[in-house]
Amino acid sequence: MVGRQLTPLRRAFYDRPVLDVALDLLGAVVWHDEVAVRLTEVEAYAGAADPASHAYRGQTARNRVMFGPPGHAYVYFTYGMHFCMNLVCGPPALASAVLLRAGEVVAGSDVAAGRRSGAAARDLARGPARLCQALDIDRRLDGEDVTVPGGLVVAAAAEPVAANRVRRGPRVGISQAADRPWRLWIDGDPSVSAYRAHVPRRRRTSGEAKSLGGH
DNA sequence: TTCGAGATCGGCT
DNA sequence: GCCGATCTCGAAG
Repeated sequence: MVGRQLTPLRRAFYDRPVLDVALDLLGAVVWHDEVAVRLTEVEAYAGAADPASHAYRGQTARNRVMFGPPGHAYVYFTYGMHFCMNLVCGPPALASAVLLRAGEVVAGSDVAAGRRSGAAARDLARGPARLCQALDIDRRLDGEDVTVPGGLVVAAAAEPVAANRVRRGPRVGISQAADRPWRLWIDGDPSVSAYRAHVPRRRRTSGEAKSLGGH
């Protein structure tokens, strides 16, 4: 049982600059409801100072957890069907957080596969929404303290990821400040999600359909 | 293998 | 109303 003996990271661990926390989360293990995921890819969001962050425009009902104490989960709903999970870090006023983008299922893979309708092992938690699905994370866990045993827990890496295996690059799927290299991943790990630059969604409108047809 | 578009709904302007 | 820190499937190369 990989996850049972894991000790949650102390809350003080998260009360540091967001990039430091993101780096230490590589290789850390997220445990929830019989499934454990070893993180292989994360993204840093510098809260109120970051145009790409949900906290950039100030506190709202949705992002209030980001403005609270570090060590708590910020879970939000997006695209009408997906959940994504962040870990709040740093002083509350900064509202910075780390998005958990992908990982490798290290315990409860049968349970995770059931939730992911039999996806391939490497795909079980590859991508932020898939990771939440594999771990059965949704809005119920928004605001959950991950630094205490029970429920949703994040534990330190069994052994630190070698510095020469950590890679940095642009963040994924955002249109603002997309050039900041605040996406961190473990080089060569098969569970790292494929990089896709932000592409504005195309939307069918009557005017567009008309111009496509004739003009 | 790569690309494009649909699904679907809550938050914010 | 508009658009998103996404995923999946089908079509084309």
